[in-house]
Amino acid sequence: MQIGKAAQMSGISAKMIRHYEAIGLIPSADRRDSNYRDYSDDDVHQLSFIRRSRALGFSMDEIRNLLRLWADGNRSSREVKKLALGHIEDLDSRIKAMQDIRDTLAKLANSCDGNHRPNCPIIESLEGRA
Amino acid sequence: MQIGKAAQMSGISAKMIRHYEAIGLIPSADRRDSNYRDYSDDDVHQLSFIRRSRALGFSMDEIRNLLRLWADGNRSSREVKKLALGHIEDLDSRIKAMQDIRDTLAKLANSCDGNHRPNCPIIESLEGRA
DNA sequence: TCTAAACCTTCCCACCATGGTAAGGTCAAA
DNA sequence: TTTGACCTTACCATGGTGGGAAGGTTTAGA
Repeated sequence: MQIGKAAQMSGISAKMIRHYEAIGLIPSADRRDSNYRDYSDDDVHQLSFIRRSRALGFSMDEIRNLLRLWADGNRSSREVKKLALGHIEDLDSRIKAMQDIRDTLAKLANSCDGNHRPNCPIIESLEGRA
Repeated sequence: MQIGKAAQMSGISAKMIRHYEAIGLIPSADRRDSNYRDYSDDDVHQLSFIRRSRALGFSMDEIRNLLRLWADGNRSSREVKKLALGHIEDLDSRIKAMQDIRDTLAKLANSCDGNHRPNCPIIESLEGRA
């Protein structure tokens, strides 16, 4: 099938499919005489795997590893789990960082009257006066 | 003072100070005869304001507004608070999205034995088989 | 007074994942 | 044969930041 169909079936845009090929995340697609890329159901399956991995927030490097593990019949689930746990740790620290920011800001907003007067603890805090 | 000193005092790199000037976030700095940029304590104060705003996750556009409100003696704290609350909403939805991903992944990891065998619900889920 | 170091200037390139657009080739159906 | 839907490559943009090159300025010390 052509790239448009593969894009539609996998949920990855044609643009990104070409990009993934360019950066070596997936192998170069077969070509027809017309020079059009040609995809199999297996290719689409792989693209869908990538889409789901992205949806779970895995980085390109992590996805590279996941693809390798997926293809490796001798993989240990230990290795997969380790990768996932590492990603969870990463998520946790990012969530915590955002949560901290959120809470700081919420406290400031809470102490701001929000009326017609200019006095505002939010501005004061950004100013360094608070 | 020169840009290096202003960078050191404000915590914004010289690189970024020039960038902020280029995109119009801050006004063009004064220039000496040597064409070197010249900064005042007030300029540094403004840069610090930007640094603190960035630390709270505000976008460039939001910071543009914050700077305007900061400079506006006739601002209403209502407007500042509205901006902050909007940002908090944004943070909340991003936190929730990450949290959802995190929980999904944690469930998968939890059901993965993590041993020497290849069977792994994480891979299966990414594959679309689960 | 000369020189070297430390500063500054502008300009271009890179990241990452993604989208847009333009100029042109291919193919199938009407 | 024309039309329109598809494909190709190549370039540009995003946002926030850093790196580096090539060259000008200033300052401190020998």
